[in-house]
Amino acid sequence: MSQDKTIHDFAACPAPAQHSDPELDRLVQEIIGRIADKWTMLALDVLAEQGRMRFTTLGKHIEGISQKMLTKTLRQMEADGLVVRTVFPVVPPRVEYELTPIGQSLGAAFCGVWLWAEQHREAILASRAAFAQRAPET
Amino acid sequence: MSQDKTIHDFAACPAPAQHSDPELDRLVQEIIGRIADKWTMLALDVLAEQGRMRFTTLGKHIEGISQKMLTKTLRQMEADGLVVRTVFPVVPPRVEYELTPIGQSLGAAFCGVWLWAEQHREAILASRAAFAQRAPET
DNA sequence: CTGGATCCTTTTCGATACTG
DNA sequence: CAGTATCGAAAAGGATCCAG
Repeated sequence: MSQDKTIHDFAACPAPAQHSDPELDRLVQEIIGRIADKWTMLALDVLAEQGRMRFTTLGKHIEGISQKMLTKTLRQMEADGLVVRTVFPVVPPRVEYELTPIGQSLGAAFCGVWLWAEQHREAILASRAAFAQRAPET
Repeated sequence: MSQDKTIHDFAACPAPAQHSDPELDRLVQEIIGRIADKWTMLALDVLAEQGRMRFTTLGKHIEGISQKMLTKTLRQMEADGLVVRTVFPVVPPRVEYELTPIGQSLGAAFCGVWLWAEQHREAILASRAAFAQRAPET
């Protein structure tokens, strides 16, 4: 692995000063609450790597997702402008999904969190084990 | 606004090639699923900005959180090694919470997503409005 | 003050059956 | 193939009471 460099190479957030508008805060949190969804991130990941893909194929690439959740997730992503939905008016319906530029930029932004999870997974597991050791008393 | 530069200045993720271990993938996703929680991120945000803080004070800084969720969230963050919990053996119990280095690095990693949400919030709102316009038929 | 335990409501999600 | 509609199980979450 050639990722010795940490992920906070880019200093940009250390400016929490302008947190003056509570309503804007709520909006940002609402947005994050939506995109931070399990299925949304997996769909984002698959589409970012595989590119345009049709409904069923996409579902096969997301382990464990139900048809209902796939539909719901894609609808939400489409509404938020993360993906574009293309319907081909052919006999057996053919619908393809593809990331928009905004969707791609989100994938890039989430990259930092993804790397963080990979880099600290061992520490997290160790922490959980240690925590379970000194808390198992009921 | 002087944030003309996009957030994917750092190219690091475009290397999804080593996605060979499905079990590691599941673990990473499970970790992200936990930290991507609404309350976890808000607590992370408050602790990152305000530093060490005690239970009740922390709760007042997180709008709308219940005591139950605050306790649960902090327990989980503690188990994952994101915060340290310090108990002062005094008459009225005094418990303080503080981010660990790992917790701080997570805050830095999530920064990218936060910036993304702020930068694209208008586009997202516009997209939602447009979507609501062409889908309102029941 | 901190937080565990309980009850109850809301939401989420999977399975299934059915259309164009 | 690509959904929609519906039902029931399960989980999340809030309110409240109580204890150290």
